[in-house]
Amino acid sequence: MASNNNISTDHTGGSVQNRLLDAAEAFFCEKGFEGASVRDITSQARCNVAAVNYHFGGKEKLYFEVFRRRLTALRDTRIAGINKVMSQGKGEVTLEQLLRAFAMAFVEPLLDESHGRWLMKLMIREMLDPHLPKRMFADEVAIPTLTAFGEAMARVCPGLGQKQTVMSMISVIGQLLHVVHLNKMFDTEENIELPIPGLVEMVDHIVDFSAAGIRAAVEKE
Amino acid sequence: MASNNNISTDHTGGSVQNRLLDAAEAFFCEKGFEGASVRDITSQARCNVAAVNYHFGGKEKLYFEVFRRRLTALRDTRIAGINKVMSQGKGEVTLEQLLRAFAMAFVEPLLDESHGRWLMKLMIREMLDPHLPKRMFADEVAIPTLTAFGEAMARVCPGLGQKQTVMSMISVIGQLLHVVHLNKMFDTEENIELPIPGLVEMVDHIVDFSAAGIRAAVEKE
DNA sequence: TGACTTTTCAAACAAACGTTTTATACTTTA
DNA sequence: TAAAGTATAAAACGTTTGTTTGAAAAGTCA
Repeated sequence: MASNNNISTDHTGGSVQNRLLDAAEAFFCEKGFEGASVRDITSQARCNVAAVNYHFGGKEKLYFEVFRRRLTALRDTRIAGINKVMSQGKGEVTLEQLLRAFAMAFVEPLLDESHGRWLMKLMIREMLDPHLPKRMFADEVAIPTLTAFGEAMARVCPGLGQKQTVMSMISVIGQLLHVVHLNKMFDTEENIELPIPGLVEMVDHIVDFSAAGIRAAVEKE
Repeated sequence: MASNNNISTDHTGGSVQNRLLDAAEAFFCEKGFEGASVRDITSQARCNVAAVNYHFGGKEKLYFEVFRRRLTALRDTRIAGINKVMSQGKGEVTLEQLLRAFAMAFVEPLLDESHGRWLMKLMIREMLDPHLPKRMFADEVAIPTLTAFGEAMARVCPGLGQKQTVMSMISVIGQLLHVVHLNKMFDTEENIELPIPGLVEMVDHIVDFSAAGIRAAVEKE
């Protein structure tokens, strides 16, 4: 069995466990859980096929560990981004400032060149073919992030009802997710008839677009 | 080889070709292209394993035919929805009317109980693991739909620049896609802390939210 | 050094995959 | 009715899959 000694032999790229986690992340992202073969993963990690079962107890537990590494980091980055803008000055935060801060905190971890670009694909695949405990994503990421964003919205937009707040958050997140998808889709690909705007341009647009939408919702109540 | 005689023997569910297409659509949706086995598909279609190769020339060509059946219908439904609202009365169409018509035309084919609920999953899977000719989705669906929507927007919102039009369409579609996802996600699933609004409620919100956002963009120019 | 544990590896396992082959029924045409 | 053409089916082919096995290598500590 594998011991709890994680210092172990550092041979080009960390321990075998870490090499396996990195290789698994890449292959799970590229091919999905069933599509990524243990032989591909162990080959890229430069170790034997049996290493997955020896160190993690199977393909599925390796998959779980790949996600556990990333999801908490994703949540912390986003909440920190919200808290930062909300604790600046003396609480005089405009709606646009909050929206911009949230947009950046939401989008940036998904576009991070090192691993973030994989995270989005990984999460979409997991939602299509679930292999993790239900509610892991909701409990670890979605609910904490939405709670922090919702509380900030309530402070910045007094007079906006709870239902309107939830729906506005859904609108903002929907726009941001779609922009991330478009950004990935037309990354290296050929240009389309409709010229797709750049990401920063779109974030600017979403901030103004949503601020107007939210203020209209405030006035309606 | 397979003939072009499609009348053939109707034994519980149409010809073998149609039974194969239906079964393939279900399995490709549920498990993806690689995950759906030819044996599963032919078993559900109540025919032999070799039928896929005999009638379609392989698994990949069967996959292509499954999509060809649906994508043109999707495009036609959406464009018809836009044209219908734009040709009513004497061109006096409000922004809210156009947005609501587009929202319904966009969302409804994806929520259709018979096959539409599969279509969304199928398209997401295809984008993750492409097996169709590049640009098939863009040429057959996205560009025609966006063109019709863009022209309608230009008529309803004079003074909105082309770039602002494109960005606003992206905002609207992003919101709609996200709402469809949420609707599918919390379909039969247990409730979450944050109460998710219903779909019609969200469409109402998106119409008002986006109308305000678009009007703000008009005034800025 | 020598006993002991931890790690690595090649080989083999049974199962599932897409496809091909070969043979048998059915339908149409002459 | 005989021949030709089309459709279905069972069996087998060659790969690839995740996992297990048993032995060799590396590391640890007396």
